[in-house]
Amino acid sequence: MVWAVDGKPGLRERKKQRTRAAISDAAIALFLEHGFNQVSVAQVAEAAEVSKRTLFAYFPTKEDLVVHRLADHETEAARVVRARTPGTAPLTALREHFLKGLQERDPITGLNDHPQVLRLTRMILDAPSLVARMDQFKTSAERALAEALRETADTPELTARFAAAQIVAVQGVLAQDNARRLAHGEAADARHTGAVADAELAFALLENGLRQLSSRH
Amino acid sequence: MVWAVDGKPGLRERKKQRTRAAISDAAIALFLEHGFNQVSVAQVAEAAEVSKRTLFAYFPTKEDLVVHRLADHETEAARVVRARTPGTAPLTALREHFLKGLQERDPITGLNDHPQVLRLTRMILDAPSLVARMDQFKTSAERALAEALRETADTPELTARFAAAQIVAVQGVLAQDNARRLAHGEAADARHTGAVADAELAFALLENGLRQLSSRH
DNA sequence: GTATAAATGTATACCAGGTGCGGAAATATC
DNA sequence: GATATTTCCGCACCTGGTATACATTTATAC
Repeated sequence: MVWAVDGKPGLRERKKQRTRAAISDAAIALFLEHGFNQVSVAQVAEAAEVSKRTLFAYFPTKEDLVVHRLADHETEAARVVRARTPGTAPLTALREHFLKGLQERDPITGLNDHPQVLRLTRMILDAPSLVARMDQFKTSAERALAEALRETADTPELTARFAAAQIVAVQGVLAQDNARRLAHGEAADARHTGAVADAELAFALLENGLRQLSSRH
Repeated sequence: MVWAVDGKPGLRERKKQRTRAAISDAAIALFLEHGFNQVSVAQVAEAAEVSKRTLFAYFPTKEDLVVHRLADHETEAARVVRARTPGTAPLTALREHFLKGLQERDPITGLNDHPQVLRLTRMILDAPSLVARMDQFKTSAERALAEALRETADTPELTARFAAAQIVAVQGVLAQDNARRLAHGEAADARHTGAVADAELAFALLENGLRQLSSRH
């Protein structure tokens, strides 16, 4: 919060950022190597050459050592909706954004098979408390998206929340399915076509509804 | 697991059930009075006249002391889909079931304003770890519902998961909104009409899709 | 009925995540 | 360079949860 007059962050601020990065890096490295539950925060603190008390000053919980890196994605859908070109439907913007994510192998789509990403995914899935945090993530994303829909597409409050809940839930399924397949050995490049088809199906269901379930049988 | 020949549970089994109930009752009572985080498991154990070790033999985590009572609802949607009368669409069965829940003031719909239920709701919402467990609940419900859809409506795997995710998410919004309104003082009877209208809207969105979001603007 | 095997319960000590506190060290400001 | 403010640390402490080793109760076989 304290900047020198020339606009550059002061020594204090720079040091804080370095300490923060050191803690986070040490944590991720240890977690990737030994697993989240197998490493204690005391070990992380020691590796980062920092006291346990200081560690908790930077990251309020052990889980935050991992999930703080994904914090940006919490509002990603909301930002996409807000930043869409006028005249574009929210769902269209979201679909195109997701497809672009697939093409760029954005880890959030589950379609990135770099060994580091795969290891990170596996590490998270192996730690129940981290999975729980990912669920909370979805809740936050839902709220942010609902607000974006209300404000930019003047959708009624409740409708916006229904839509946001559906969209976030479906995107979660898409990402999880891709990640699962890559974890089982499929290559991202080989999976890409299928992932696109699945995403198209998902967004088609969102747009057209589940009538298939209500009338076909 | 051990029954006497006459079919009645043996003394051992009865005693276990009584102990379990005693622990659970003591826990709920203390939690309702002082709040979840304000009561330690040691206090619960003492109130139930049981050792801490025994408490954890019956309930693997502190949160389970509360959520074990809601465990049935985890597979409720799936059961509704499986038990629907032949020829009925899954979504129709689910909508009717939810509307019946509203009419009967089933707490799961959020439309029960008995003081005890309100206090319990508030207590859960005030405890982050319990909210997290409720999220996990939704994940389980999702999986169960997806499987029910696959098996009884021969829906393709991924489609079933999309549908299940949407349905569970939307029902969650409905319940949460009702609960929020009752927590703010609305009476269940006064809220019922609005709750029905909202539910109809929600299921209409599920059936017909979010085209309103993709074409109107 | 009594001996015995199998559950079940207890006490104690322990580990890990997380917090409160008082003081030391570093940084910013004058 | 003196001083005020942050930041950091070491320590003790609390709580959820587990391991061990032992005592008690219940079921069952004789």
